[in-house]
Amino acid sequence: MAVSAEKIGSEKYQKIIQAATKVFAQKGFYNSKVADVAKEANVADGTIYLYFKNKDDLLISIFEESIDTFTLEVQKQIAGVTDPVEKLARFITLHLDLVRSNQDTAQVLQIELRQSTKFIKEYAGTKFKDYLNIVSDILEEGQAKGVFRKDLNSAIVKRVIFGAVDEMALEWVLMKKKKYSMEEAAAQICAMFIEGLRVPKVA
Amino acid sequence: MAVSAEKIGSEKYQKIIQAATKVFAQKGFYNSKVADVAKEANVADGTIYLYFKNKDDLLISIFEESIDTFTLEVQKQIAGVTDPVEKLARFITLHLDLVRSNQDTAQVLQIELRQSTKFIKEYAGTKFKDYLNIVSDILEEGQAKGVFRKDLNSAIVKRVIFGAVDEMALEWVLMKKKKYSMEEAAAQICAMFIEGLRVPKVA
Amino acid sequence: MAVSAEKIGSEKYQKIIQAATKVFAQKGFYNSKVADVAKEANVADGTIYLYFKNKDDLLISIFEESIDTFTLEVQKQIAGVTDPVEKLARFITLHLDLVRSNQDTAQVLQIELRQSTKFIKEYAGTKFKDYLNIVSDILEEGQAKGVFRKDLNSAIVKRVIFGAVDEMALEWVLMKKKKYSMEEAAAQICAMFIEGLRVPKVA
Amino acid sequence: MAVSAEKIGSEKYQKIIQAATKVFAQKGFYNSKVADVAKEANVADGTIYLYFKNKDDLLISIFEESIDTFTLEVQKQIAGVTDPVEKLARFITLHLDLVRSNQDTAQVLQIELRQSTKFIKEYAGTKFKDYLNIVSDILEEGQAKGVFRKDLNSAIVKRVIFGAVDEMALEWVLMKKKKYSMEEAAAQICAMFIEGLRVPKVA
DNA sequence: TATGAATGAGTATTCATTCAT
DNA sequence: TATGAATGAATACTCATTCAT
Repeated sequence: MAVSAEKIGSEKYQKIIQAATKVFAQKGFYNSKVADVAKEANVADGTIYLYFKNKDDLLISIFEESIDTFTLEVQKQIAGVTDPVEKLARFITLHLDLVRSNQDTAQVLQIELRQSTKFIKEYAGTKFKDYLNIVSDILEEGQAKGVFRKDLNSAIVKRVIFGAVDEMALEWVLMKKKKYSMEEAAAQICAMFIEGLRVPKVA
Repeated sequence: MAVSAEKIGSEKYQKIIQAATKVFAQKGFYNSKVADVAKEANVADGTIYLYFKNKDDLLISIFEESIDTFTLEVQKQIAGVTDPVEKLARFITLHLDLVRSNQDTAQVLQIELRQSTKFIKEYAGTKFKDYLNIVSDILEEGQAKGVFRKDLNSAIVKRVIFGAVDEMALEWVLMKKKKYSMEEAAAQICAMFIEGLRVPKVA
Repeated sequence: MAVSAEKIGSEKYQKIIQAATKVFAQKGFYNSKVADVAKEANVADGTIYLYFKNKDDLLISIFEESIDTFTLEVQKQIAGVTDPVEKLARFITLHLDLVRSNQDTAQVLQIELRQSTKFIKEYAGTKFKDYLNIVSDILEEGQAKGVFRKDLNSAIVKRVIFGAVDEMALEWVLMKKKKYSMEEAAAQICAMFIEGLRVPKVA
Repeated sequence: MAVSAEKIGSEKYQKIIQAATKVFAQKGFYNSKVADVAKEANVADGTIYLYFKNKDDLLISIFEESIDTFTLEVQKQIAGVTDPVEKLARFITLHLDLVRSNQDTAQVLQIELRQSTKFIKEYAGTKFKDYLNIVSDILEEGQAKGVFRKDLNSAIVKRVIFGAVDEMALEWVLMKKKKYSMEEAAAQICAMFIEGLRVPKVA
């Protein structure tokens, strides 16, 4: 019944995850049938249950697989950077970039994962927090270095930045005719948070 | 078959909307039975279908009812204000405040409504845009008055601000032990956007 | 609860019967809603239950009303006739004629009344038998007078003749483009039964 | 979704058809629950939907299965016969015989299938016509051979004969205490149509 | 491992009927 | 009498999950 760790790396496990991601993104989790996923993955319905406990587990696994990837990728990209401002900019750019490159996954994460209070309440606390904490770590480092204002609560700010970036990404993914590039969006978000909206006082 | 306009104001219509909001917030839309809503509203199952076309219509109606209320309330509160900075601050504070006073509704809007690509795609374009445009109007007014930076695209900024505020609100609603007050959160969001994260340069 | 005899003659009772006949003929008994009948009759749903015990009673009443009319009409038309051959011809012609003039009623009787074993079993025995017996009476009279063959069982023959005429009528009612007139059909049925199919032996 | 041709021959398909025939004959189509059929067939409710599109499809399938059988059987039995009179006699006898041997099926065809104008209108035109045309073919052959009267329209006569035989069969099936044998009925119907009702003129 | 036929619990919706007005 | 809003029992159909092969 329990899915052994070795299965996770197997080719079929990945094929099913990818199929599920595609199907859930297109039709929504509740409107997707396990049979749809099986068909997309070119396996029999029953095969899915050799790799996943149930339909919910499929969704949770997509979440865990991708949030891990996201976290690792971001951590790698900011590893050598010392300037907290540059780190934050890289986070913002990278998150948008990852969303762009994994639109189906992003849609599943952003929309479908929120579908049920159940998932939010159960999973908000684990791997997702690790990802969010990348942002608060940057902030606290910046505050320690005297670059960022100390009167800001990093627990609040991490949420605010994540919310801003993620909403932007969601909008961008769903928008059919792209009215602006993601690079432009990334630059503006950075500017807004780092410089603020106010017209800079001329020295 | 169509639900007449006069029914919308009726006592029973409101009773059902409120019951549905509560039930959907608690158990999620897809995990709620129409019978649950009926029971909560103290009406028979069939009665719901005298006021709503089907279960989906119930969700959509919650959305339309509340987004209208939100829009009107915010517009009223910023009507007399002239300073765009103050206007933006009021929007942020008010949105958080409305969420706090209508937590069930907020949860349904933020979580359940996003559950389905269908709803997002169909409804993102209408009343929701009106609400978002309150923000872009403030921005453009601020840019015209020379208070806000002109290099920022209001179409992007409105999304960023909304995302930030809404994510914050969602987090706050779902958080069981409140680690900070909403007033504090509101103040920090305002600060971040208006002043930026950087330590102010001492003149 | 019981529907008083005086109601039967009332204008509203007749209006409802007519509406039900029309609606049942168009959509079938099981696919018709009591509300449809009410609408067609321009009365409230509840009003129907002042005149009829329930939906079944509506169907049964249509049957009883019309079979009475049919029986009386046929009896009247053959009253003065003495020749059994002529009587039989009149019955055939008249039945087809009555169907033609009351197509909705005929459809309800022929199709809808057969819909349920329940109705058939309960009602085949009563007023319908009176109608069928018109035919067997004619036959027996003919046999007594030496006009019809005595080796035929009138219990069988009455069914055969009724079945033939009624199937014909059903076909004719349902046929959209009439390929032959009802007069022609009536003449041929008479010929068939009275003369037989064989080529008459030339004396 | 579509039921593949190979399923039609399968054991389970036949088991369900038989169960449905029995249940529909007993309680009527509209008063039968799909669950009743499943129970009678000793399968799960859902299994029915692996073999049939929906409840209507079950009724239609009973019709198609049996009308095919009837048509083939009758064609086989009259194949070698040359005398049209004998052919007609065989048709009449055989139809009654088939009804007697398949009373449940016959009841479903005769009563339940007629219940809905929908079925009649959709299906009257196809396989049923093939069956009816057996009769008109016999008639036309008889007319060509100079055995049957040429003044009779075979389109009318086929209906008349079918109606007569079928009504007879229906009556016989529903009759609890059989007042006459089917052989007797068959003989009388043949006599009536072939010789006519009139007392034969003595040469 | 893999299959996919079979299962049967679960539920939105309909509509005949009632009853307070 | 007449109304029509409210009721709630009834049921076709779906689909996640199982298990014999």
